[in-house]
Amino acid sequence: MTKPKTWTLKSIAKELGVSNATVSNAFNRPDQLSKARREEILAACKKLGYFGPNKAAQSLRRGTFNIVALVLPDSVEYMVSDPVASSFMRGVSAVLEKNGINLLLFSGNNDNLNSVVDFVDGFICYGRPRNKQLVEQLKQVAKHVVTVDFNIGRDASVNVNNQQASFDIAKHALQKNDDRVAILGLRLLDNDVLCRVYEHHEFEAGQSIAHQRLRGYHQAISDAGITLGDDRTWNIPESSERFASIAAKEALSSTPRPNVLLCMSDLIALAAMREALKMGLSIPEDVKIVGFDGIDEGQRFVPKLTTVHQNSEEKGRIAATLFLSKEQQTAEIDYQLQLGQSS
Amino acid sequence: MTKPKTWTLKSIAKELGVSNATVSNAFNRPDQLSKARREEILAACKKLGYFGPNKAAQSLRRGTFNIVALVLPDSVEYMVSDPVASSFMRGVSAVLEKNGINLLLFSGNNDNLNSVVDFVDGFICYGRPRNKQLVEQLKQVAKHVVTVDFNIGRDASVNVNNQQASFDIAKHALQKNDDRVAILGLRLLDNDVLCRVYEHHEFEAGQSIAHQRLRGYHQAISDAGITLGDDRTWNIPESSERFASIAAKEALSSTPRPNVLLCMSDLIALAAMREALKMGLSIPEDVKIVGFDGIDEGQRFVPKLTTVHQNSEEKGRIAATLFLSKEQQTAEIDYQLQLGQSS
DNA sequence: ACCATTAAGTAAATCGATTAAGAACCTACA
DNA sequence: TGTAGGTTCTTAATCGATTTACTTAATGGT
Repeated sequence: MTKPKTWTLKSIAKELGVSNATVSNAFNRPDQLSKARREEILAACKKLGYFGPNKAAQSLRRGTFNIVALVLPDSVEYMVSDPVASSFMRGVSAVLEKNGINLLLFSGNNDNLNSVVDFVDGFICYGRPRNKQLVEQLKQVAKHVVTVDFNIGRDASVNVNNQQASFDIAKHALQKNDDRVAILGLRLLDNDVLCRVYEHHEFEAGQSIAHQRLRGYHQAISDAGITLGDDRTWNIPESSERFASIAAKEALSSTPRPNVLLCMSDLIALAAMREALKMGLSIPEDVKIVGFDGIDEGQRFVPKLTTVHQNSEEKGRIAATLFLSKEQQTAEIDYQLQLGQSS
Repeated sequence: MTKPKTWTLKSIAKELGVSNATVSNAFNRPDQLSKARREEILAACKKLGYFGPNKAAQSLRRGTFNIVALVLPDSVEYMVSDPVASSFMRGVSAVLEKNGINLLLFSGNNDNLNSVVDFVDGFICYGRPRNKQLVEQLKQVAKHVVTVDFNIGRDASVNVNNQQASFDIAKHALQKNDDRVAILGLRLLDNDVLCRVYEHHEFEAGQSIAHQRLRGYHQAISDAGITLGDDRTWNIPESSERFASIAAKEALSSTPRPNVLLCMSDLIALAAMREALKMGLSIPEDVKIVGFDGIDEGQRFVPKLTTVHQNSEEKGRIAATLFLSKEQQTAEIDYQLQLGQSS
């Protein structure tokens, strides 16, 4: 005579003639009841079709959820389109999956952490989210948070030395005393518009990876004794091939035509190479192009891309591991220059 | 004199000298109290730092969560590596994001829906999950479910006519009365091993997309008056370039050397083309190769890939929309043959 | 002046669990 | 035989909210 359609701890307990606590203990604390009782209860539950305590209720009571939210820099769409971000996610998910923890995707466009804070054990935040309010909220309301590629002075963080890496790669590209440099940047401005950037001085304190990389470039450029023109930097608001191509085309047909292109991502660098070839320029004779990230496609491209390789998947694994350990520390990830034929 | 570190509805109510219900109503049912009271309460909450009702508790009470689980065919890793799956996810997330609903990633390797059923409003299941138990559980315990690329006879589903599409593309490839066909399949067997497949008859009833596509191929092959050899089909257990390359190499160096390669995905077809070129074969003169999916890279490759194009992003959007509408129906998605130079 | 509505707010049950404290019983040792 | 200790199980408070049914006061029509 199975009573309810959907069983609860309470109804099961009543059906079996034992107390709530005993059923709960049967599932959670085997030491609290006799082995015989326990097995009897478990068997009965299985037979009746009760699959164990409701997780939502359990979580409310316990305050733990087995869910971590991955805060993305932008929309979910962006995340799965970008090979670097995808690798990172692969690393994160591998570790979490192994630990039986679920992953909730949280768009960096959201303007309120509120809809998820109460549902998760914490946050892994990949890059500075597009919506700045999120940063403040993370600081204030997150139970636990690991930030990647930027820092909010809380819990743990994972970083690559972007400034040093950019310096290194730019230095490599500028070896031969070239004098016409252009920079194809990431999201340097908040205006969502593909445009040139003029007020360089404003970025010397910026904390996003775009700003960090820009500082590295600037340093290398100035070390090489070159003066960077006022209109030689492009702001590319989102990491898409479309935007990258437009910016590359613009840069390559601007005057004076640059013969060194410092690109803040491989996606951009590849688009730039395609455009350059399409314009009949030869690489690196007419224009040297360097990227950042080290994605597979860059190594397959002809000519092979010169870039900074960072192991994003490893970064993801470290971030997740750090999250689970609840340790409070900052991990710095290695990078390597990958020298191709594009510079 | 702010009392607790972290406010609850109850403590806020006490602090303000009103009842629980009134505070709750202030947030959820404006019509239940005077405008003045409401604004007063909301302002006080803001000042005290109470950001609104705890979502976990709210969900427990209401039974709704604003979270949908995306059940993946395999690990999360696989999902972000596969361009087709990524597009699908892009479509899903775009629609959900617009509706303020969060996405929980659920690996198809999990053996228990249990850890999430109580946390989500339902499931979008992309392809038959690797772990078959999940299918049974979906049928039984899911509040709501939309399946994609397969069917469990519940709620809604989104499908492409894989069999017809495969028939069409195979027919195109076999136009010239070729006689040496090989098939590079997806996951046809459950053994997780890259191997040849012998017992073809077993698949005539299979419901996964791999089986559906195989039926299409078989039909076209038999229509062309060709007899498919007993060892001409490869089982590729996961959609990775590594496996695809190995299988392609094996197929292309098998006797008799096939001059038509029917590949169940573009990823496989591209790997096959690379291997063929590496072996000094010319495409399509020595071997015709066709794929399935219509990913961008296939159109950039030289020679351009001949394939079946399906709009995965659209598929994702439809699946999500169907989920939200709670309608009970089956949507069939269009496909188009994309004729390149590879066949 | 009377009764019927409507508006504003509250008390208490409820969602489905966990867990501290304690009751009842049994064992065993001096 | 008395009591200390150990098992086994139950009672009841609690997590943080929503919502039905109800009280009280104010309004309005005749």
